[in-house]
Amino acid sequence: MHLLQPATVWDLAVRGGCYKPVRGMLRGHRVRMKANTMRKRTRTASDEGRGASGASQSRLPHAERRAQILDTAAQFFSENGLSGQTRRLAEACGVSQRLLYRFFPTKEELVAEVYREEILGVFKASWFVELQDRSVPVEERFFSFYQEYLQKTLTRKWLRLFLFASLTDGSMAPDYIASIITQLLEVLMREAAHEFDVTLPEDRALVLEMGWTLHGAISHYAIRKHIYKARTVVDDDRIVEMHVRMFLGGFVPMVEAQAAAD
Amino acid sequence: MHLLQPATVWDLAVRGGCYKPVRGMLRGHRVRMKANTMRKRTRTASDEGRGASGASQSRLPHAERRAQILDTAAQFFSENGLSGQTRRLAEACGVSQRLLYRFFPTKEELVAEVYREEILGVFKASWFVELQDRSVPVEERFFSFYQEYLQKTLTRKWLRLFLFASLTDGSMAPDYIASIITQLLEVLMREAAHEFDVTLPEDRALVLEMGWTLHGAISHYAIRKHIYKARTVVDDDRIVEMHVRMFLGGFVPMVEAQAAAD
DNA sequence: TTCAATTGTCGTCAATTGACGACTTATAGC
DNA sequence: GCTATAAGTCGTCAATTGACGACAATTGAA
Repeated sequence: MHLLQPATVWDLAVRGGCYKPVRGMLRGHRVRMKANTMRKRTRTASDEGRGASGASQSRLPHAERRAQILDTAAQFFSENGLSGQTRRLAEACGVSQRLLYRFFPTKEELVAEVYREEILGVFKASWFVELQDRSVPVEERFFSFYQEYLQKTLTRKWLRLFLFASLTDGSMAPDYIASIITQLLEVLMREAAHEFDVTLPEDRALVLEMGWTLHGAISHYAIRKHIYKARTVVDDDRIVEMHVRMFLGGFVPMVEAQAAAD
Repeated sequence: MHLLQPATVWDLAVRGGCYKPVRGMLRGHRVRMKANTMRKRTRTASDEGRGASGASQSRLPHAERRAQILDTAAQFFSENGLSGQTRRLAEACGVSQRLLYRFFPTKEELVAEVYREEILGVFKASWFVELQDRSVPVEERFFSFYQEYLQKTLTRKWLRLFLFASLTDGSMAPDYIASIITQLLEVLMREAAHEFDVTLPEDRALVLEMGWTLHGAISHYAIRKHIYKARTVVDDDRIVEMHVRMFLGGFVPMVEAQAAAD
């Protein structure tokens, strides 16, 4: 299903090359002949036939190849889960499986690197700046922040990777993310409270949970869209507007009710 | 890490039994002797040492064993993902791996059965009855429904199974679930609209999305709690109350804003 | 041109894993 | 007790899969 890969074509062409009988049960072996021309032709043909995703441009410098592998790996693990096979990943990259181990000592390390780049690398400091720009009404600030957040961060790739990582043992510390989101929610709540001129409860955890009312709802929308393949009929921007309005509309009663109960 | 399993003990005791040389490379083989007494002792010892989860009561009737396996499997796959190994599952069940295949033709079929029982089997018709009982205020109805829903349905086991299933290819039709939730949200919205005496927009998809504002936020809370292992400090019931109040507090403005934009 | 460093591949190993044939043992009905 | 039947186990196979040693092809600097 994964298109015709260079490796496949090559395999068909030069099947069974084997330099010498190795220990263990033998197999048929043939002398490897200079197949330079043949290989070149094969390579060219397969290059043309390669799929849209990250296929190789034969002989990349170290850094570039590494970047390409990481990029393809992000896509790959996002779709196939972190237990996706290195052979299939190599196929998707258009390189041999062995080559992966030139860049990463183990598969685990590769996955960890993908996690670092793709999951942790998306948070932007500018969010905090813009969200606190009080020359703009909160509603507008929230709109534009969540529209960007939904579009740029809560992507299929990011969400699936994040969920796969979260599900398969929490060894990948989500503390960093938790910390960022916590700060985000606090800014959110503070700005809303300022706009409506209400005092937030002392209980930080409680304030956070109020913030999650909005953030969680939008995150869940993304999950529905990308994980449960719910067809989303309504426009994303409109969804965001609705959630934000809902939040701001119920903000004062919510805060007062919680403050009273505290 | 998974306690001392019967199989392990047995293995240590009667290592290497082999009835006859089979095709393929041979191995050391020994005559199997009547190890009845020994085996019996081994079995007893291992029974005592078995873990808390579904260990076997040796020689269960078909239906019971099947039920026990399914129960253990639900727990097992929920923790280890649907790609968890049959050997480990058998261990957790306290039976041999081979026995699983007496009940299910393939692992896939076993997983499918778990899905049917554990994921699809939790939805209750009574929800719809109670949610539409207009002798009770909506707020109260919503409270008690979501408190039960969060406690009984959005459990760690259910959520993780559901996410694993959703992530690893959507071949497991979530249509049934989608249909139930859709009905649920429609009831929710209808009841709220009735209480506040407002008219809902024609656009069904839009109305659904409004309902998701509440349902998604609570679902996301459960995900945070069970998947991202966020320590939840605030009491579950209070969380539900907050979300419901938030929703009802912002309900009228939301509906009117959306109706106006329509 | 030459050649050493770099990029890339082949073929294989050992461990894992779903599946199953052949066999053993407990149990219920007589 | 005796036996048929169902419950349960062993050991193995074939396919996968992470990992790697050994070799080959390309490239660019001298």
